[in-house]
Amino acid sequence: MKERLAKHIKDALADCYAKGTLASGLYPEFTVEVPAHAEHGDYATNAAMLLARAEKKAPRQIAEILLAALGDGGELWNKVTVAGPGFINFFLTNRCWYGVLDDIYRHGRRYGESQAGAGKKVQVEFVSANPTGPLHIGHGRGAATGDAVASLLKATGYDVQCEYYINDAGNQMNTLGRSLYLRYRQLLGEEVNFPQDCYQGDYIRELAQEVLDAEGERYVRASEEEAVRAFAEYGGQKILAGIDADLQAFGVHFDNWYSEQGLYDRGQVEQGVALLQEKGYAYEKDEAIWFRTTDFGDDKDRVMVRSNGATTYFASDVAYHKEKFERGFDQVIDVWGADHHGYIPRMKAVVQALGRNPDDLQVLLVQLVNLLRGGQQVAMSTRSGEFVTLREVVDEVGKDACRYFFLMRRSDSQLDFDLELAKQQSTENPVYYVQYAHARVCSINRNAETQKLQVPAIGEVDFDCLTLEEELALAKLLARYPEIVLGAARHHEPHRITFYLQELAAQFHSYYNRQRILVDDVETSKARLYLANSVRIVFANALNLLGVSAPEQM
RNA sequence: GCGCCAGUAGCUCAGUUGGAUAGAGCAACGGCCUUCUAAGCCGUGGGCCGGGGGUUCGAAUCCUCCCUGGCGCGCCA
Repeated sequence: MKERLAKHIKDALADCYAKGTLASGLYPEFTVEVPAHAEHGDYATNAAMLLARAEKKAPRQIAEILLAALGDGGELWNKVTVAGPGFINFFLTNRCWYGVLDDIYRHGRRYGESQAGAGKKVQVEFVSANPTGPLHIGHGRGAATGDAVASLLKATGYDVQCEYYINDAGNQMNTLGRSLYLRYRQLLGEEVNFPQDCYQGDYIRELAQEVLDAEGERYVRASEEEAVRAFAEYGGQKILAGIDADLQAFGVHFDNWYSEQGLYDRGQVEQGVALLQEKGYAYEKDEAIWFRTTDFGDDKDRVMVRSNGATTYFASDVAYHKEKFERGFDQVIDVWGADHHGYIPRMKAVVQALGRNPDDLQVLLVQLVNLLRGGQQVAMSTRSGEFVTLREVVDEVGKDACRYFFLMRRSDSQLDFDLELAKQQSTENPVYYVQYAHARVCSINRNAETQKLQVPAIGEVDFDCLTLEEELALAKLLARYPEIVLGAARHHEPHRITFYLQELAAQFHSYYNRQRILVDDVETSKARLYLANSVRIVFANALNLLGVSAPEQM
């Protein structure tokens, strides 16, 4: 809709320049927006105001000239006005709005999709939790966000791959092995000091018990080094399998699981360091190898290879991101916990050193989740083992409520997640509010069927039966859905979808309570049924983007 | 000390990459079920958009300086 109007405005500008009524010849980046107030029309453009300076005319005067060139609008609009400081307001015809309902039926579950990102390959990497413990609630928010952003990008035509980066190299795996090994010895009755820097959670003991059951006491006789390695491998695999299972229960699927260790095994970490040295971005100091990230605006240079010869996590991240772009992605999106924000400048430096635009890497920061129970904070700490796992929360409140709650706020603002509220089946709980609206339409359909009334097909509806203001308002809101999806995709902001859903549900509930869909007049019933089911389709599509189900009955 | 993010109604938050009279949910109060699901609807209040200055036709939005809060500043991952 916006694009159709924008084209008309451009044509009008061209017309004015051809006729000489306007002189600048400029085509400014004007906007076409939905005004905040209905009396300002359905859409408004600021084109005239942007030309004021170049034309040396008052904005309103320019608007009048444009207005004359815009013509009568045909079926698209029936009124155009100049208002305020120089806005041009368009009032679209009812016919045009109800035509949107036909669009919705034509595209069905694909209504809202577009081709804005066609031909672009994007990777979304998210969760990527170390395989040293189960996913906790913070990972859940990252999972819901990454998954929804991927869905949004797919819906707007991008070729999207979802990836999980497994940090299966480095110290933390050694710590995992050591933690398991020590617990194992404790289980065998040995007095063993269990250090603070080992993983404290109960799952460590459970895994150690598993090994004991399966393999008996053989690791007592093995060397500590060998045992720790074996435990690390076993534990890492088991924990990763658990993570995968938790994600599946949460409805999150990855196209690819990428191992950090693999980068080492193939020599790619060394190659990455060598490449930066060749390009002159790396240097040696104090027997360590540094990447001069300050060349690209970072605060200080960063170590890639330590003086003891060990590589840092950063070195493998250099290799990893180098490899990502080699796989042909035009854009790479990393979803991180917000506490890693200090890491962004050095990763942007990597991207630039690789000769790419820094914007080819987008880092999406996901803030902490504040877990509450009836308003009381629930304490969490990985170290002490007192954390709430994603699995526990999903089991308690359900996948739908959990995902919806995670996506209700911008990802970079902190989120209060109240378990009691998420479980409540009431007006306070926004998930049920939206799902209930969808279920209501389904219920109406079931009732219609008992009256031998089918949801009409395209062309079987007399839109003149839709005479109410609120019916028109619903059609207008449905018309905005594709633009909402596009905006949410472009900005990587799934919360825009939840806000839209909230608004659509409110309007629909209100309509439902004031008016009956199924009335005595068959033609009116059919038209209203058609409208209600357009709403249903948009609910289903939008919920699907968020990974939340659209139940037919509640 | 330096850097990043935030500060909008009593609370939790939106505000479409500068637009017109700043919105929603919750909480509070008052109403609505013999009719398609009351997990719903209708109505009522509620604001120095942290503060000062600047940029311009126009600022919650951009710049700058303060105030407050969160986070980050390892040859850890």
